[in-house]
Parts: sequence; structure tokens; C-alpha cells
Amino acid sequence: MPKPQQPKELPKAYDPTAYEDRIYAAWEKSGAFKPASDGRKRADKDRRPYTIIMPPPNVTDRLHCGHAVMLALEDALIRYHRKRGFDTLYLPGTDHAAIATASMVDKQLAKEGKGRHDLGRKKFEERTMRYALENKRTIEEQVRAMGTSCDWSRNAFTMDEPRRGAVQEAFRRLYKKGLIYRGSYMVNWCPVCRTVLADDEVEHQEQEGVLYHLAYGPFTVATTRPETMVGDTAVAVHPKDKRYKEFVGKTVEVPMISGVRKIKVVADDAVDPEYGTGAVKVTPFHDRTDYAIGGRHKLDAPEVIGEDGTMTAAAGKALAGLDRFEARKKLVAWLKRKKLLKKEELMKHSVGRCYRSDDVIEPRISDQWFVKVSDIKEQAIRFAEDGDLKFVPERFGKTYRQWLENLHDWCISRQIWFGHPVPAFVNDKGDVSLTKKAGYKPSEDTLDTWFSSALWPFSTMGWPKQIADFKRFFPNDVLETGYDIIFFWITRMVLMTAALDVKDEKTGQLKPPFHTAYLHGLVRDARGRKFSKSLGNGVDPLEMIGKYGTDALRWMLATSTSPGGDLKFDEDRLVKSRNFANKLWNISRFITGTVEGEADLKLLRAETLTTFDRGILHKLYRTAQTVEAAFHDPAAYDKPGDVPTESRPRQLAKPYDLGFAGNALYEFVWSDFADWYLEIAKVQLRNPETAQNTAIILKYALETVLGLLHPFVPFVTEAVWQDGLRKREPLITSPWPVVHEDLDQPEDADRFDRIREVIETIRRIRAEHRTPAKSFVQAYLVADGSAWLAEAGDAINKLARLSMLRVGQHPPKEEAATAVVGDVTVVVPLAGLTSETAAQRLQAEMERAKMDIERLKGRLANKDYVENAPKHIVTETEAKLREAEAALAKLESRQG
RNA sequence: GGGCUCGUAGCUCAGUUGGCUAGAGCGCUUGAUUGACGUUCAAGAGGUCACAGGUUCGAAUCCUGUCGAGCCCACCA
Repeated sequence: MPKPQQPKELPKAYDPTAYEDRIYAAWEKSGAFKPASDGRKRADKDRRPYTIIMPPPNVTDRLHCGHAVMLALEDALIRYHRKRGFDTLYLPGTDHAAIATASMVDKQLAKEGKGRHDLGRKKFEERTMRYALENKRTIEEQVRAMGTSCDWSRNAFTMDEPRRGAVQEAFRRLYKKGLIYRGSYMVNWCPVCRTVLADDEVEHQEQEGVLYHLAYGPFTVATTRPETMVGDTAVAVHPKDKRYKEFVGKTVEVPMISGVRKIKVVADDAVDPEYGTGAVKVTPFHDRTDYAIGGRHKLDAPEVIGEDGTMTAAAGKALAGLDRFEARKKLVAWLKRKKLLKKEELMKHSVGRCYRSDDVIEPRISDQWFVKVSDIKEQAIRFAEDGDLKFVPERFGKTYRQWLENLHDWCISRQIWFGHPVPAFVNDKGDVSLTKKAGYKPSEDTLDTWFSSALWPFSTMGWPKQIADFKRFFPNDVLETGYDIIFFWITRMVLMTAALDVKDEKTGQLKPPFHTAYLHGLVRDARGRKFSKSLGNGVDPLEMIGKYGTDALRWMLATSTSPGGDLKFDEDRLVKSRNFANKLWNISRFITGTVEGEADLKLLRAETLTTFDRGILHKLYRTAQTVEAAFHDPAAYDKPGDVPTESRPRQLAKPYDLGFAGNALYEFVWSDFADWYLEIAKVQLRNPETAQNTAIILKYALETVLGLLHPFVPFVTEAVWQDGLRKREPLITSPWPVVHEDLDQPEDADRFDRIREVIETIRRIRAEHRTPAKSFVQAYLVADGSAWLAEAGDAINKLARLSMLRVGQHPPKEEAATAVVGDVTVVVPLAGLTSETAAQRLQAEMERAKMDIERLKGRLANKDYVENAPKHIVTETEAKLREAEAALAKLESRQG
């Protein structure tokens, strides 16, 4: 670690730019990012592994805020587990994103007035790869800037050599198992990308369209796509439909733009006789339902719309060469002229669009490669049912399941020029060979980019070779990503693990590739809109880092959301986060500048510990418990010998609810520690009786808090740890602070809070009566057994600005404001107070007490309540009633 | 058509298995401050928990319905 040649005192405000790069470089150089088991120490090999693979960002572009959330959450999990003694592997990587990247280059070329065919396949591939690698480098810089503690020595790319090998091997194995097949089927075709797409790559949108009702021989049929009529080969009706019985099996004549055509009439169950006229035109080549009907009735299937979206020669002279939408216009005009158009009806219907180019998808018949999912999807569903695969939040388990249940075979071939080639050979007849043979040519198709992503949990570990990483780190632990790619990615990884039978080497069992899928939401702008290029509302995380620091960004992203919830990107919150880092910095500045010595609780002198000392330690203990509950997933370690920690945390936050943990930390650090204990400590440090203990506790609490916060805000905590506290071992690899249970003393925390309320009450009274802030006032406190109050006298004096405090003494009756805080009566005589206003105030307090008493009495008078409510609730009510009655009595005794 | 969220303070949201007088931050109002921090501190105002029923001793929380917002899936011409 770089030893600072800073002046003794830390600068007034925390300046992230002065630390971040330097600290990151030092971390990386020290080997902290690598798994401990990479080293030579025998003991490190016995640590339980904890693995997260980074969802590889697409090399299409720079990182956006969604990636930043992902990195903030994952790195927090990793840093926690690293400090907790796990053998952590956080494996970084990037995805070549075949179709997305290719379409970026397509767009570049379009600007130059060229198309990919002008370049040719080889040049296009080279150019795309160049583009990809450039972005890859940028992304890696950004991942570093986020403070991500991933192991760069294992950095992976879906198109590097090891991954290439894994992809080819996976394909071959699946083909041999019969899980990959090739055939001619109805697929989704994008005319702009000139490739087939998987079902989930098609985005369905409701949009306004026209339903054309056409005279069709003796029938009337309706269609939103009249241009397809030139590809029609049948009219279908329901078998039981009496209206059309006479036509079934016959041929009718239908006038077409290219002349009269003979069309078969078929009966098929797929037709709904209730809908429209009950007669449907059938275009087997260009419609899914019609394709099925065509198959059942052995219909011809002429291709009338080509791969580029223009009408083919088969469409007839009048339309050939026209784009499909132009053709539609022309055909509609013709229909009108011939009076064949009976009706035009506006209607909403769903249109499929390409998720990359946004062009309208054309269903068509095509030779493609498919993964057969019927068998493996059962296994994938079983993983979730058996509890081997959990979802956070749980509801996404349902989404996962439903999607799998409805899953059709997965089309994995693409006709784009960037990506993994299909490692197989095909002859003219469509026969397939995995090896080169006479008469067979290498397939020109590439693989769906999600095919390589689906292998990511094990292709990054060296699979198919059984090397050490694979044995040690697979299956992974948590897969953290956005819920929007459950279908694209999460399900595919599970399917591929099952399909390839990738077993856990340690147990020999087949398990999902990770035990938990932890999903975060979408990042939206401050007004709740999706980030989009067209709106121009995107936020560049790097810009925010420059403005507020990495810690501020990480803190904001990791703590202002609960799992699965969308997150609004609000710059005001970022300001707050930066302020929090600065607060922490200044707390440290005060402590390191004021206090010397060790943070060793064993050096405490128990006899002179104050309520505040014990109270703050208790609050610290609770905070640590909460944080651990959020990071520690008990279900994940329920395997023998896996838990390296001494205590299983109580359930104070739900696992993975880092937002909850963050709030607890924020509350403790700012409110309990800085606003109260630190102010009290200033008093205690001046008293030789308490100074020593206070110093120890300040140091201890600071060190502990730095540890607890480190997963969220790694830079500022490390900066303070090293430059403020002068620690030798860096915080990143220092053990997680263990807060022992003997600090769990709730009574002291309660008294702490009671004193706090007393001080707040005095402040309130001062403010009510417009007592100048500079002035000092007097106060009397009366309570049973008030030694603890008396002991706190100095602190109360300071924080409530008192010139005189009497504890336990009978206070004077006149011209004083009275309040009751629990069992403490607070009396503040004020110079400007008349006996009248004092009485008014007293009256109001009494009213409140009376109302409390009435309400509580009423509740206890209800037999059903007393009998049915749990006992502790009832005793609580009774205690409250007693307290309220005591309060009223005290107030009454104050009455003249 | 099927599924999933969500309606709580002016704004953004917490609110764990039903149980104190429903919380926080921002914003707003008032005030403070020469030693950790103005990237600060103190005090205050502000809510019929969307609406209507039901279950219960007790509902923001559970159930049903209504209204409103959003998301995902689906080959109906």
C-alpha cells in the first residue's frame, strides 16, 4: 500500500479523486482481488469458496447505470465474503453480443453509405471485432473505476479462445445427444438484420392497424396483411361450420392482382367459427398458424416475401421487388378499384418487432438449428421446485417457471456475420456432419449470442476441461443481474447446465449453476422514465463518479432500492451519498485527531463505563447484526463445514436486502454515533474518569464501522483506514469486524434513548418559548432511582445548554414548563415564562396523558382483547397504562 | 387472454410473522454556529395509509370487489 506523505491532519473534506485510482491500483497489485487459494498458503485452500461471475456487459457500448447497479451490488457481496474469510472469486468478463454488435457496425456502415455486403464477410467480421475490442477496453476501464474487486487475471470474453473451445464442444456434445437438430421450420425473420431470431428476441407491441375485409371468391376473409394474399394456397373453415360445408374439399376461384387463382378450401380446427366470418385465408410460408394448417393439409407454400423484406418473383409481376409495405398499399388500391375491399376496420393488434433493429418481424419458413428443450426444461423446473435454485425476490421464481413451461425449441442459428460459427457441415440434402466430409460444406450460420452466454458459469471456469477452477468454483454462488434478462440468460444457463450435464465435481451431483438468482430492477430517470437514447435522459456513471466520487455512486445505487425494485436515478440522492462519505471522513478526522491508543475493548475499565458507552456499543452490535443478516444468506451455507463464522446472525434484515442494511448503517453512523455519541464523547473526554474508556470506544466504533461500510463504500473506508488510522494491513483483506454478543445490552441503549428524549424535550421547550439559542437555562429532572440520570449530568448540560441541572430535587412550582418523558419529569423554569403559559402547557401535557390512559384502559376493559391477544402484548399495554398514570400523577402534583 | 407488481407526507420511498400515538430522506418554515463536518447542527409544520366491504379483540399489513398506474408473457385472422 502506498504510504502517504500527507500532513498529520486529514484535509477538511473528502476528495475522492485524491484516493480512488491510487487505492485501486494498490489493491490490484497486492493480489487482493484474486482468490486466496491462488496463493501458496495451505490454510487458504481450506476456505470455503464464494463465487460470483460478472454478467458480461455487451461490447456494443459503454457501461450504463444498470451495469453500475450490478457492479455495486456484486462487489459489495464479494467484499463482505472476502472479509468474512471466504475464498472469493469475482470473475469479470464481456460478451460479444453478436447481433447487437453487428447491428452497431451496420449502422456505422449505413452512415458511410455502405452495406455489409459491400465489405464482404471477412472484412465485416474484422471491422466488427475491432469495434468490439475497443468497447471492451473502455468497459474494463469503467469496471475498474467502479472500484470492482474482480480478478482480472481470469478476465474472460465470450469470443476468446477458451470460450470458443467451450462453445464448439457444447454444440458437438448436444448434437450427439440429439439435443440439437437442424430442420426447416417457421421462424422469426428480421429483414433488416437479415437473420432469424429466437422467440424471446421478438418484442410484441400493441399498435393501431387496419383489418381489411376482402371478397375472396364466395367467402369474405379478414386480414391485417393483404399483401400476403399472393402467397395464399387455401381458405380454411371450421370442420363443423355448416355455412361452408359445401365448399370443403373443393377449389374456389379467387381474383388476385396477378390473375385469378384456384384456392383449396380446407377444414381445420384451428379456425374459430365465431370469429369474423369464420373463414380464413391461408398463407403457409408467412404465417405461423397458416404454416401449421398447411402442414396438416399438405398445402403448397410459396415464398412471396424475400429475406430482405421485398416481394419475390413468386408474388407476381405487379408486386415483385416492392417492399412489403409498399406492396400492401398497391394491393389495397387494386382491391379498392376492383371493389373487392368490403370494409376497412381500425383495430389494435400486436406486432412483433426485432429487439435490435425494431423492424417488423416476418415469420417465414427457413432451415435452422434448434435446441430441443422438452426434456431439459423439466430438469430446470425441478431445480427451482427442489429449492436448489432460489430467486430473490421470490416472485421471479414464478416467472421463471412459467416461461419454461411454455418454452418451445430454441432456435440457435443466426445469419449474421459476427459470432461463433456453427461447428458443423451440411450437404445439399441438408444432412449434417460434425466432421469434414466429401460433399459437405461448413455451415455459414453463426450461433445465437445467448448460446455462448448460457455456458458462462462454467466456460469461465475452464470447462470442458476439469481444471482446478472448475472443480473449486463451480457451481457458483449468486448470480446477480437485472430481472429483464431472466429469460434470455438465467433460464438458458440453467438449461445448458442440465443439457450438458455439468456436474458439481465436489459432490458428483447435477445442480443448477448457482444457488441463488438475485435480481435487481431497472434504473429509471428521476421522473420514473426508462433510460433511452431517444429521450436522451441517460446518465453516464463515469460522469457521476467524476462529480461525486465512486463511493457516492455505489452507495446510492446499492442502498436506495430493495431487491427486484426499480430504482429512480436522482442526483439529489447522489449528493446525499457524497455527503455521507464526507460525514464518515469527518468523524474519522475528529477521532484520529483527538484520540490516541488502541481500539481494544479489553482495555476498558468496566466500573467507569457510562450509560452512553454501553448504549452505543449495543447499538453498534445491533447494526452489525443487521448488516450481516443482509449479506449472509443462511440457505447458501447450509452445507456441512461451510460456515467460517462464529455466530449466525439474527434475522434483522432479509438476505440480500442491502438497502435495509444501508439504512441501518446510515442511521447508526450519522444519528447515533455522530450526532449523539460523538457530542457526548467531547464531554466524557474532558473527565479523567471516563476519558480512557471513551477514547477506546471511539476508536473501536470507528474501526468497526469502517469494516461494516467497506463493502458499500470501499474507497473512503480504505482511505481512512490507512491514512487516518495508519493501519498496515489494508481494509479490503482485513477480517470482518466481529462484534461480540456481550455488547448486547438493550437496557443501556434504552436509557441512552431516554436521556436523548430528555435533552430533546428541553430543546423543544426552549424553542417553544423562543429562548435565544445562545442563552443557558436551568432544568430539574425527577425520576425514581435517578443515579443514571445524575451520572449523565455533564452531557445533558452540554447538549441542552443548561446553566444548572438538578436531578432528583423537588423543583420550584412557578413559571416553569413541565413535561414527562417516560418516568422522568422534566421541569424547565424560564425567565420569560408567565405562570399562565406555564399552566397552559401543563394542562396540555395532562390532556395528552389522560387521553393515553383512556385509550389504554378501554383496550384492557375489552375482555376479548385480554383473552385473545398474545400475553406479551397485553402486559405491554398494562405497563404502558401504569406509566401513563404515573405521568399524569406527576403532572398533577405540579399543579398549583 | 394469462401472469406479476404497485397506489402510505408536496416529492422519493421504508413499514419483516396483523399489535405502541404510521416512519425516513428530500423539499418547506424557524433558529444556530470561530475547531470533525455549511457536504454542518437544532426545532417545527405536514398523512382519512386509493376506495368499498369482509375476517379479527385489533388491519397500512390478511381476504373479496371497485378505481387508478406500471411491467411481463401469449401464433387468433
